Amino acid sequence: MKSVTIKDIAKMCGVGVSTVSRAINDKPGISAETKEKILKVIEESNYVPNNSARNLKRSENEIIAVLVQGINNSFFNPIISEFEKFIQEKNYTFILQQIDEYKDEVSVALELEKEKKLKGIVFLGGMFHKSKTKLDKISVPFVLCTVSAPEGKNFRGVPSVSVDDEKESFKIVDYLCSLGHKNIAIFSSTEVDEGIGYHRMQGYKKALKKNNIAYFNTNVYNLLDGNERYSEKSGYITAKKMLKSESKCTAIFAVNDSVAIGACRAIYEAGFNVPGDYSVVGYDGLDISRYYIPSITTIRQPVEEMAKAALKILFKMINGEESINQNIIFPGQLIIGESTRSI
Amino acid sequence: MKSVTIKDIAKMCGVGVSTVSRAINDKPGISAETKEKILKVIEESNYVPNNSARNLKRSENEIIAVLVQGINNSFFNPIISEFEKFIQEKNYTFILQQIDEYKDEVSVALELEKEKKLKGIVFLGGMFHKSKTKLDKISVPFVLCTVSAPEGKNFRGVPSVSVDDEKESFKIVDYLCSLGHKNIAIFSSTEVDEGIGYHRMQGYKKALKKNNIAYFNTNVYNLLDGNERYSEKSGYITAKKMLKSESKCTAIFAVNDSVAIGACRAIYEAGFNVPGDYSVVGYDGLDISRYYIPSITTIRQPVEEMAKAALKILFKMINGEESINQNIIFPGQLIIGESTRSI
DNA sequence: TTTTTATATGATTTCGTATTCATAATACAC
DNA sequence: GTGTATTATGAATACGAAATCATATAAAAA
Repeated sequence: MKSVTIKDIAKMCGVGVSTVSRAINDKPGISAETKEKILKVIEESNYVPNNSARNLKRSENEIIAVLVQGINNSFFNPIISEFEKFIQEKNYTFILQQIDEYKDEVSVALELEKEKKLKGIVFLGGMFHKSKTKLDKISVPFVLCTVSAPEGKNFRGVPSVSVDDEKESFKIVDYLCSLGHKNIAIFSSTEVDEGIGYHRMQGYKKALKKNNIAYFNTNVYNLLDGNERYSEKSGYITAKKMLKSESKCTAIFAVNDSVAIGACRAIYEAGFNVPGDYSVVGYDGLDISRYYIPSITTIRQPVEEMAKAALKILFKMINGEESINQNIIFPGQLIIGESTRSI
Repeated sequence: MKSVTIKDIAKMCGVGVSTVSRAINDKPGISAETKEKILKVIEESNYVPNNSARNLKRSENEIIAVLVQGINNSFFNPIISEFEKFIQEKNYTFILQQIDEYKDEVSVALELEKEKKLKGIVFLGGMFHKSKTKLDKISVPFVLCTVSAPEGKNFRGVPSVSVDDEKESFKIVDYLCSLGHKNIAIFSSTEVDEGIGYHRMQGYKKALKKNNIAYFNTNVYNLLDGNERYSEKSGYITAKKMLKSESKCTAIFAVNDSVAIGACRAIYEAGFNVPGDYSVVGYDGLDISRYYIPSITTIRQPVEEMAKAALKILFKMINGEESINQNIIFPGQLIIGESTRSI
């Protein structure tokens, strides 16, 4: 069952292979009629050019890799979906790879880049706090999505698309304060330097400060480790821990909606009520946060737009069109749900 | 910035390219010391063999494609994640492609197969009801995951991994009956022949029959079309429709958990209570169904196991190890939550 | 020692396509 | 009508690795 090659087509048409090649690739130097004839024969013989041979000759693959930390995180769903559609549309091959949290993202990227001759890379999420390898070792275009480029020197000039986590966190915690909450717990990952956790914590601190509320270490609850970190389970367990302690908190800022929902469950099981006894806010603006009862007060991230923007930057870089170093900050939107109340 | 090739390595080692090739690919006909020396040089020069060239020579790619209908569906998350891990582990390239509902899945697969020289295909979800092209045109190994192979002749002998949707649906609807419900609405997709919708509907009908309950067309509610079909929104809108009608239903069998949760929201907004006024059951056993308040009575599908089983079958076929035509049926598990009560 | 066999190795060919180069055919300018 | 530019085309080569083939060397058998 050997497949038909360009040679076969050439023979069938009574022309040379280069002529066939010209027809396939819309190259000049071929008459309209010859081209038409060839294309017709190709159509009929259902010939498809061998990708490996093409790529070998062109010394590049039309592959864009998306490296993501935790496919399971449903926040990424619409983003990945958008990536897939867009990349497919541009006739690139879309490959998806998870990166374990403890791995050096950059070296994974480097290896992949060489092995697969990538055209571009999107980092989706990720923290880079453990990446010893510097991003500038990557020689193909890449962009960070949903990760604001930290100030560290490893990230200088790295194109990225994100919302301003610190600002948005500030916004939502400030909103809690405006409702009269003075004891606000934060459920996050507290490791220094970790992208999301760090920025959201900063926003939290700033909001407290602005509202003249003292910051207490004891109000900071660290989520589970590893893949479960941002899950309902993580929020559930962390809230249980909090409820068992003699915390005086009246509100919880959860690092994302899933964690918030998990927390709500723990509160419910402890015989309390949201927002009656505890106000709970999330982050991300997942679909579920709208339909959950009570609907979750959250920060909506414009995920589809962000995904599109990231790929636009990437394609521009691939085409060498414009200056790199674009850092697009999208505005988040405070969505006031039923999970918060004034006290 | 041209990359180092096998020739360069050969030159650096003072040997021929074939010797280098032998060293790389663990082929016989090379002395241990030469091999060691070469591998060392390769290590140092961080040479990576060009994939296209390899694949061209071997006339095959180490690619496994996963074709999925609706990446957005969070039911697929853990499955895709599992696929990715497993495929990566076996040193294959993992490519993911969405298939629009209105497209012929099989022709998409065929095109991809030829273009990319795939090693195998997994169909995740999907309905095939609009695929005119027959599955047996696909010449690489493939397997259906979470789709029970329908009886139609197009599917004869097609390996698949699934739960028995009809049986499990029967189970959960029968459970509703056992609680005393006699008017049970079903929220599903009613198009004839559509995989999931069809089987779950059959189970629903059988359960009614067993419990001597008449089947009424009016209790069947069709979900939204297209990508939103299995979403919370779909359940929400459908439930609104039902509540506006003078339906006497006391229970709802939603085609999946997301739809169930959407329905709960509509019930809540109408001033009713789950399970007080309506019992609601879902399907799939998503994480959220455990944490939702009330937790959702559902059928849990063992998704990780199913994913692993599907790939095992696929790899066996790829290695030509065993007889094909395996249809593995996993048992679902009825999880009784708080969203149902006896009346 | 001579012949046979096994082993290690390099030169060469091959995979299927794109591209470069050379050439034939045609159109255009003078 | 001769010379030049233009267009259409096929032959030959390159891409990088793997496999085939031929050969040199060493080891074993005669």
